[in-house]
Amino acid sequence: MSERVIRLLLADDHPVVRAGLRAVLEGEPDFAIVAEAATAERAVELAAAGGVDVVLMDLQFGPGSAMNGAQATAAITARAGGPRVLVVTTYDTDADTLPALEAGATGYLLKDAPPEELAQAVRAAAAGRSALAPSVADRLLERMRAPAAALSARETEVLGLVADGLTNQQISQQLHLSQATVKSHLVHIYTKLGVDSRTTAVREARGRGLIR
Amino acid sequence: MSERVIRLLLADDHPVVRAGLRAVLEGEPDFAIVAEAATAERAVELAAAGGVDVVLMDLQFGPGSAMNGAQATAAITARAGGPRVLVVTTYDTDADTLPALEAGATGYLLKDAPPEELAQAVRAAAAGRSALAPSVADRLLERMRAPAAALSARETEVLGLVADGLTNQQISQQLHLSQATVKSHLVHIYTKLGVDSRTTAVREARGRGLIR
DNA sequence: GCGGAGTTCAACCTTTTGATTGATGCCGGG
DNA sequence: CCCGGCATCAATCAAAAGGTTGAACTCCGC
Repeated sequence: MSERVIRLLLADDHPVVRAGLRAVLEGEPDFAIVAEAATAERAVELAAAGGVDVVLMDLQFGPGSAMNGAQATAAITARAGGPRVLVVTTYDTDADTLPALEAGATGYLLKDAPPEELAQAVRAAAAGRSALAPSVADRLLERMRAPAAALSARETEVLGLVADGLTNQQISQQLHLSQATVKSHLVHIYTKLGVDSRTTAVREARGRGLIR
Repeated sequence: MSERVIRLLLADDHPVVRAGLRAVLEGEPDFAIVAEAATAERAVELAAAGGVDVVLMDLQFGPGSAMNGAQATAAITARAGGPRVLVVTTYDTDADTLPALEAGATGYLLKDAPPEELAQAVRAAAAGRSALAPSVADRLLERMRAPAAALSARETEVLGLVADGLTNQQISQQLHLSQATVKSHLVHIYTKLGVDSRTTAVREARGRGLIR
């Protein structure tokens, strides 16, 4: 396994970042960058075409593409025998990391990682091992300890609108509900999160990555 | 002027981005990258030391440094004869661009800009000409047309806390004011923004980039 | 088919908000 | 020097929003 060259696909909408990853990684003798993609869709195409061992995937792809990095990751890992996906992004919040990991990403790194760490992570991913940034690993473990008070879909929806600053009435209109129902959802949210007001609920949910 | 090599300083906390900028720019024969800075403070130091014509400045510098890119830009452009500052960032909101431009940045580019555009912008900056990304230029012109209902410093402060979901009472405590004063500020904010509730005020201000 | 979780709603009460009116002191430009 | 904008506060009041309690109904798993 280790005598083979690791073939890489760079997926990022920023030319500068692609060039940076290329510059940092092509110095490694056992790496070969075989393709680049500026959109998530293109990344999925190229990954499906084969000939790639590890995809370095950004999460944000600008307003140009309808698909985000997490969706692309899911599409790539869905088919068996496909490449591993290593997420490399700027953002370090639960709301970003969790969907990506659930989508099947083998690793999750931050763009401020030193080049050496990046190379190590790529080798780990190629070998099927996980590679998580320390901060991500920390929060993942923390999450295992806490029961992860999951909100229902409806509750998350309501809380998302609360986070946007909407009033109960505005929420009720947007969701075609009565205010009573919205309030009821909020009560359940409060008890689940262990808070007692909308603002603290939003804070708490943001902290836990339940909303973005 | 044009026979001279343009000496560049790269200021960005991400090693990958620095490598990317270096890869993209050092291909140009009239560019020479003479230094890199991983923090805003270091960028100010290096710029003050001289020998630099253009600084490529990021705005976000991670939790490590107390100074942000806009502050560093102000510090660099404050001294006469210093280098030009060209802001190169991911973020494209008024709340980011305006402080940077006010701080004396010669140009403002987005990281998704094609390499060629980047090189052009560096040459423009070296010659003292401005270089703005199209989207930034658009919004700048739009701002000139609109009366630009500027909020006072205090009003912006209050509105920021409103945006965080605080009640008038909490705001009054945090700012050591009476609730009456907070309400008074809010009334002024509403009339200036042409709205009549806190949530719409937050929306409007977000849209205009008055708060982030 | 019982029980629990999720979704929906009503009635009730408290807190917050926004409108209004009015007042004081400070500062800077005409 | 006076005026206007800014920041500060007071008092009052009606309307809106928020939070609590209680209660149906559905769906799903055991």
